[in-house]
Amino acid sequence: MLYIPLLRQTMFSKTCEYAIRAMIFIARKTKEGQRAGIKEIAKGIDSPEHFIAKILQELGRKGLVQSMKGPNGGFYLDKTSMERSLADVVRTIDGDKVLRGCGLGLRYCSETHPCPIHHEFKKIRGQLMKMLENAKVGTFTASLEKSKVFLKRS
Amino acid sequence: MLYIPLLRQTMFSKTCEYAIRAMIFIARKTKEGQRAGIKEIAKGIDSPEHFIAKILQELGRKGLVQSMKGPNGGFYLDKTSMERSLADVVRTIDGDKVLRGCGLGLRYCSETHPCPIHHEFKKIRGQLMKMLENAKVGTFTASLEKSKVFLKRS
DNA sequence: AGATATTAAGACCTTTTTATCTTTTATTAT
DNA sequence: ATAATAAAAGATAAAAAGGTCTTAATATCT
Repeated sequence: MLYIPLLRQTMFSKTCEYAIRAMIFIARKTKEGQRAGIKEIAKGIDSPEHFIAKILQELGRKGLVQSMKGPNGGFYLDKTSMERSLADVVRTIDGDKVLRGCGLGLRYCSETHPCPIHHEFKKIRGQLMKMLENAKVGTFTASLEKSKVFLKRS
Repeated sequence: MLYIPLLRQTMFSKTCEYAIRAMIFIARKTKEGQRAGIKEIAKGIDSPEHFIAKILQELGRKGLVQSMKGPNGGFYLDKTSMERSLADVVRTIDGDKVLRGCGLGLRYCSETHPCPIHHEFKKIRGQLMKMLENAKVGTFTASLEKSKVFLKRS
């Protein structure tokens, strides 16, 4: 008698949540002049090691993160990557449905053919998008150092 | 080489999208003095018949929708149900993570122990919640009749 | 009153997608 | 050469989405 999604619907997929956390973690390390190894990242953001590895591979292919193999290798961000926004990360992993899609999942919902909540929902999406566009991964490093802001569960 | 969720992350689960659409559809029918059968609902909102049936069972158990068996039976909304908000529907199906949870999925994120995007994200969630609280299922019937507003794909 | 047709409720099964783990291969510094 | 590290392939697990079939309730028609 299990009918209903059982309660893990979040704004972003778990994959995407890990991706954002990892990007911020790597940004911090990069600013400290270090590269971040996968094990370190996994511990630092409380994620399964092999899962975040796979996610980072994808982010690497898409050019959002840089890496080097071998001893003292690891992940880091170049100048361009440091300027990426969280919106870029979200779009890379989850696509743009959260940022652009109809709230009721209707494919042909539009200005001229709106679903019942179209106009109200559009405002929210817009604000979410704006917030994510303005949030550059490189800008979270300061707060990580000087405040209580955190990336893991405890 | 399939690494990434690709491309069905939406604000609400599909189950939840169907639930909202169905509630609005049934509200309209009720206002017209009719009950809505499952087949009719499925066609009216473009959903798999047996899937929406299951969702409606759950909504019925939780008291968000009323039903009658037998000839001329079907689903309808009593006065209380007509006043339910979309937030009620979302919480019933998807839980309250979208409305209350941390944007990065961190369980212990809070005011005093905030994640990097906590404060910004909180604003968005608040606006989403407010919008959904204000949207009563009974209030969409007018627009369904007099405008181009729709509930199915085409 | 009893049979029958209609409709929702419920149990259970299958497929697809997301999340996670295991193992092997390719790079690169020392 | 070797040790450390990411890249890659692929298997497994869990959850969401969708489907089949049976049971229970109820109106209507004998």
